[in-house]
Amino acid sequence: MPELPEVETIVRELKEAGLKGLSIVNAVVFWHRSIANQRPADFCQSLIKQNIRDIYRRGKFIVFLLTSRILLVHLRMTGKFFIDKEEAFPHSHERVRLYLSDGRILRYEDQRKFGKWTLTKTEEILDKIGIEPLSSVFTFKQFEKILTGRHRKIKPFLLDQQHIAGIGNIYADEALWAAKIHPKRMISSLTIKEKKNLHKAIIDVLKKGIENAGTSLGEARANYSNLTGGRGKNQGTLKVFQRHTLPCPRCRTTIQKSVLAQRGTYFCPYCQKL
DNA sequence: GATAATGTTGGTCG
DNA sequence: ACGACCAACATTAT
Repeated sequence: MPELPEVETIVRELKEAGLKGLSIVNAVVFWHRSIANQRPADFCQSLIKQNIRDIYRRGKFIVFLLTSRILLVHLRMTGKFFIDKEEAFPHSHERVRLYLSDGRILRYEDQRKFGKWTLTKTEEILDKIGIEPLSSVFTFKQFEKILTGRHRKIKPFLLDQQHIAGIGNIYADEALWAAKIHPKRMISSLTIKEKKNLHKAIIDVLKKGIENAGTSLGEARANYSNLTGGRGKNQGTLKVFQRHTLPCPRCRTTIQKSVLAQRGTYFCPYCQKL
């Protein structure tokens, strides 16, 4: 659910909320498997007295840079953060809670329990993921370099975090539509022009997602919402994602849905030919 | 009530 | 190297 634009939005909100510079006074874990690499008791103990020196995004990870540790939070499908001023009975989906030095409480809810918190001392995990698509190093030249020699369909490649960080199912489909490339096209078959279009489309689609504060599909609780429970506005701008049976905004051909890499995949069969 | 599908990722197996 | 499949889960739609 949260892809790069959603995670970026959350990180910005965490910063705006003034969490930087606060210390962690106490930590409580309600679901032990939300903690990836250690026992909850050790995890909590290690967090106490740590100062939040910085908060930033890397791929789909939220990174809390602490005094002597790095706290990585991956929201996976349904992870969400909330900030409360008052102690309250934990919500049924609440998995972790951090008590902060100014009296506020950072609460983490995760309906499907796929999200993971990792407390480490090194950047090892972050070093394993691919290039940041909105950074200045993601030039067309770099993009081309990443693509060369790969025998693979383009969509599964875009979803692979090892190569480019932060693209998920929604933005992959949207970028491919914008670049007029069929999701099943083999990378080796792409022309220079198509690669150029795709490079630009990836950046455009992600930037627009951030400008619109993320994509919130449907009405269900599980769907993405920000720190204050507010919804993103990007869903209104989607061209193909979950729009099967609707006309393509470019050519009016009916959008099709198929399954690729076990993910629902939406495309225009006319604009995006195989 | 059963079944399929849901935006993520990691592992296994061929 | 890559893809197909499953697993981790809870909820909603059909």
